[in-house]
Amino acid sequence: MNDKKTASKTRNAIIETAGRIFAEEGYSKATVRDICRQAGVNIAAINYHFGDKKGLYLSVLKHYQEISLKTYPPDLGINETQQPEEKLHTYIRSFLTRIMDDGHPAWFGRLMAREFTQPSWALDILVKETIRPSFQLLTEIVGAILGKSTKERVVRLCSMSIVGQCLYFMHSHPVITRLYPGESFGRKQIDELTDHITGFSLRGLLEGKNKNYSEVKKCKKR
Amino acid sequence: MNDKKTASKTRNAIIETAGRIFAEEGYSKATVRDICRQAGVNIAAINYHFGDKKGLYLSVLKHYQEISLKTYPPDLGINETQQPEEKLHTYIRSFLTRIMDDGHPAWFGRLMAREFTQPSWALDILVKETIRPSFQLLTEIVGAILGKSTKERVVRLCSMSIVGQCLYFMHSHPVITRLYPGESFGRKQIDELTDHITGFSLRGLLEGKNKNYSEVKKCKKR
Amino acid sequence: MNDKKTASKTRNAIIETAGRIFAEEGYSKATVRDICRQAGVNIAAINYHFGDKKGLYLSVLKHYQEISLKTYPPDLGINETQQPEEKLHTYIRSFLTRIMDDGHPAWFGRLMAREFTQPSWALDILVKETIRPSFQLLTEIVGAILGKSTKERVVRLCSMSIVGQCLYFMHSHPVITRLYPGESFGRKQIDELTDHITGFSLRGLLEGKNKNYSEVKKCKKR
Amino acid sequence: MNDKKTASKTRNAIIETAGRIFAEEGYSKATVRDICRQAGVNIAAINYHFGDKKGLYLSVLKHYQEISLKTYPPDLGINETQQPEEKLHTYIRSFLTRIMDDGHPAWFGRLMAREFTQPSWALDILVKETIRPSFQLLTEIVGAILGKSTKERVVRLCSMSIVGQCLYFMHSHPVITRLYPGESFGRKQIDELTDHITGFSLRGLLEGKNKNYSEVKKCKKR
DNA sequence: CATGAATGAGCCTTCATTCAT
DNA sequence: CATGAATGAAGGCTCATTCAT
Repeated sequence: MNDKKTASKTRNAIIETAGRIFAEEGYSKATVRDICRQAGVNIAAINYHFGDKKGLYLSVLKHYQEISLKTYPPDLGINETQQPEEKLHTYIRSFLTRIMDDGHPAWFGRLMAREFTQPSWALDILVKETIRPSFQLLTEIVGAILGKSTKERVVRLCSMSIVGQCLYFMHSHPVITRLYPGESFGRKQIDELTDHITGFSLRGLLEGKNKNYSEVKKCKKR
Repeated sequence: MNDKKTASKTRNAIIETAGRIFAEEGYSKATVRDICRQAGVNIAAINYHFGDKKGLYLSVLKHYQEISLKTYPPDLGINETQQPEEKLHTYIRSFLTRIMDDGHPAWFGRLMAREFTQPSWALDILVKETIRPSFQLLTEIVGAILGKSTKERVVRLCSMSIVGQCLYFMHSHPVITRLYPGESFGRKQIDELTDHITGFSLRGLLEGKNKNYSEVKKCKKR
Repeated sequence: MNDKKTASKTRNAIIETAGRIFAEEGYSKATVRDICRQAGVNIAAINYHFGDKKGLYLSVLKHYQEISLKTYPPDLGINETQQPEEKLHTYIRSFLTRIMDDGHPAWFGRLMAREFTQPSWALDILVKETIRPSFQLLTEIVGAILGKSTKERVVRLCSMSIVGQCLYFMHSHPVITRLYPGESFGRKQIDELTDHITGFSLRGLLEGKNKNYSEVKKCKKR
Repeated sequence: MNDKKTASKTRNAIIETAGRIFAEEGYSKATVRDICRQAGVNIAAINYHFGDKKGLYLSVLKHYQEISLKTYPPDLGINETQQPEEKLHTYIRSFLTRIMDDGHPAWFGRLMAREFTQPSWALDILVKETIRPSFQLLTEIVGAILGKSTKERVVRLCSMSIVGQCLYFMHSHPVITRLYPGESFGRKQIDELTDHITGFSLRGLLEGKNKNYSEVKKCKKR
């Protein structure tokens, strides 16, 4: 495996094309032949630059992970002077943008989505370098909103509830377009979603805090 | 394509094994050779019973869809005497159980998860016969909770927020086990999750109702 | 191999259908599954009635050979009172009709055409039971026209010239329709061809008789 | 489909072997596995060089067509100073040689024979590039012999009579060797056949010209 | 560095055939 | 006699990979 980040023209062309095709077709359906043909390079170049198909996939993943982290760091726009609620709003916007924006980050989102349902060795890297730091930041924000006395488990579950809402639009995109054919996800919809998820989640977090449904139920029965 | 539901031993063995392997490997990585070997039948049996690999996949999907719908109908345990909030609680429990319970329904969940990120012609069938009816029921419950005057779009977004939370545990299962190695999803955890998601969502729904974040923000700033 | 000529309904249906399909598709491209499906019988019937595909093919060939010989015997319409020239005319008409007429004999002609270019063990039977007697009759007619003193080899070559003309329309049918798209071979064209071939051949036979081209050439040069 | 005429060793070996096997077995019975084994190359080479079996067949056909046309052009040895009768003699010799000579042209003849009875898309190419030009030349010669006032249809039928005689030895080769086991077709026999067919045909053409059999019959009856 | 050519493994599919009822 | 189910062999094709230049 060649880890040199040399700005080789061939190497770049392959990475670029492979990113698109892996995102479109998935790892196993994508063929190195197709990638090379579309990239306009010889088929043996993959072996030379990346060792094999797996090596290419790894390189592509790391490349877009890097770009994604640079373009949309988890703490994008967040600063310490903000209220936790504002931080959450910023976090969600950043999260959604990273997932759904056009261009490379969107490819990266697609690649990640595939890794979720078809985890490979690559998922370990993604979890370590991208997912865990991001989730860590979220739990801190949620923790701050819920208050220090909140149990870690509650923080975790609430964080998952927030992430789940965001990811829904990444994972279930094909379903959503089938359920609601007119639906699309441009800049405007991202804004709308950001506001909706933030609002929904803040209410979910703020009121009752560590009351779960069982307790709510009891209250209601009264 | 042989649509007969004949209880052929060979046919059943194939469906059984194929379901597991498709769920484990995905459609393109799964090989009919492997399926047949593990099912202990001759490879030509697939052609005889299902026409081809696609036909087998379709049959597997329909088979488990049927079982899943029979075992966990969307309206499982819901009756008209319940309050909407109770209905939601029941709905979420049923949803989570269907997704995460051990055995066949779990395979079906895995198969669906794959269809989400790698939609094929099969997704159209799933949306029509399984997903849309289920989502329709949820929007009705959410609509009842939010009140009749609520805009359709708000109902839709809130429903998605709820579904998103539930699906997170289906889609992101490999991630969760990597983030929190000890985590598991047995009966007990499903109960916990059901209560959490219901509580979180009811608060998200009840308070402020059609107020979105922008308005919340303004309120806060005051 | 079951040689019983029992008028089994199943057996007849298979023979009938197989004849058409073998003629249309050729032996190797024709499949027993297709034959059985179109004949409306179970696939195992072929094994039962004919042993295997080869046995079926042989039975079909013999069946149509029999019909063909009964419908158009080589000496059809020829009687001893006719002049040899008239006999030739009758022979050619019979030959062309057998080859190009619609219905079963035409299928048989197609099957024979295939055997010519893709000879199998079946060709030996055809040569023995159908082709040789027919060719024998022709050589007798040609011999009578050429005179008793003609060398056997000359008779043979002339007979081949006549047969060659007739077969051309069997073998080269696909080519003729491509060269002359309007061309068709109905009853009327068979009459025309019969007259043409007979005239052409009689002139070829009668004049100069055993003079071959080399001698003609010498004559011409004088 | 790779149309490059690169003199690749592998590519040549495949063409060579495939020509023989296609001629021997026919398109559908010939297997790419067998061709590759006999050619001593890997099976994937066919995909690389010719795309698929169809592409290989086309390439084989075009290759031998090219060789055949180069070695035995339709107008081989014909020059404008010749009398039409001499042209016909030359044409027939060339035709027979092309069909029956040992080596590649003979394979090509066998391949063409198969296309005649089992026409595929390849026949269209053969008709366009090989058959039609050749037939066109023959009709011109025949037309010159018959005279300008002769109807086009008579010219056509007479040309077919000549072609039919020549092709007989291509198509019916397996039959001839069964009828007359001693028969062979070497250089000497080709000479003999050329003289016979030319003489037979010239007589068929010259005498009576546009008289058909019906008229001949009437004459005779007088 | 880059290339066209070649490889071997493996995939899906189809076939004629046979088994058990 | 007849059937649906099952079998094993083989076919065409595609893939990632490597070789020799």
